[in-house]
Amino acid sequence: MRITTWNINSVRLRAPLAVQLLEQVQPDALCLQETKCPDEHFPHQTFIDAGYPHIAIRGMKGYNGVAIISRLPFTSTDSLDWVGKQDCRHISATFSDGIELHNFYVPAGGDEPDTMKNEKFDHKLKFLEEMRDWFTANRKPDAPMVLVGDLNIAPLEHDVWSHKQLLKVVSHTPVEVERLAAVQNGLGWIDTARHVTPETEKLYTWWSYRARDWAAADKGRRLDHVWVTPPLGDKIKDSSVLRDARGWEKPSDHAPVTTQLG
DNA sequence: ATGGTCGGTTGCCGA
Repeated sequence: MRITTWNINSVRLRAPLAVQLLEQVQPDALCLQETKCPDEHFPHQTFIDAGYPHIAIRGMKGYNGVAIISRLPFTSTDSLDWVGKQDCRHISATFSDGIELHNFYVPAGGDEPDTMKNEKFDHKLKFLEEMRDWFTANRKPDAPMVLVGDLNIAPLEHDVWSHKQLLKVVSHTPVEVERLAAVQNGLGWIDTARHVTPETEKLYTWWSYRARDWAAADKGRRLDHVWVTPPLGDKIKDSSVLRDARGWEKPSDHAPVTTQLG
């Protein structure tokens, strides 16, 4: 099974790029974040025509929004609310082989890494706490699961262009990294990208729109992740970032990440 | 130290 995750930053604007991605990578399932699209306006037919007729969506006007677009049928789908908000940040689907796929868009958290001054940062930390609590309360480590998404945290030193310069920048602060580690340790999730690429090697999935030349500056962060539970650990065959996609015409600021299982 | 660019609930907010 091949799974791709991509923060598309508007599915209506970039549906043609998503089709290009499907043709190039040929995943079994594509998980999108920041679709920014109410369900009634989702471009279903574009994906059906591309050979991906199984679609689970949870979107709203203007903000957030997630989708799972699949070549394979689902046996069930679900969407959960987090931190008491109906803000379309999670969708899940189960496949006939029993694998349960969870797609998340974790809150970005604003600019100031101080919960007293910035309620968005508080929301982000609470969201991560609820993720840990939900999985530990409702699922066991021996369940075959995949967790993907824009987690908006670059946990490791070489997940950012400068560890030192980003220690106080939201996405790489110690408190967020610790909360994300708590989610990961809850069920013993395996970070598939770092299973394949050593921790000493720089690895990014996001580059700001604000850079004059994003590729030359290469001031990236690894915000997008694919995790699997222990039963799927020895099925990890590959993990790759499609950096080229960041250089496409009218790109998303995130690049797609693909993990090959089995 | 600051500002830089995107997308959509556009002349602002969130990222």
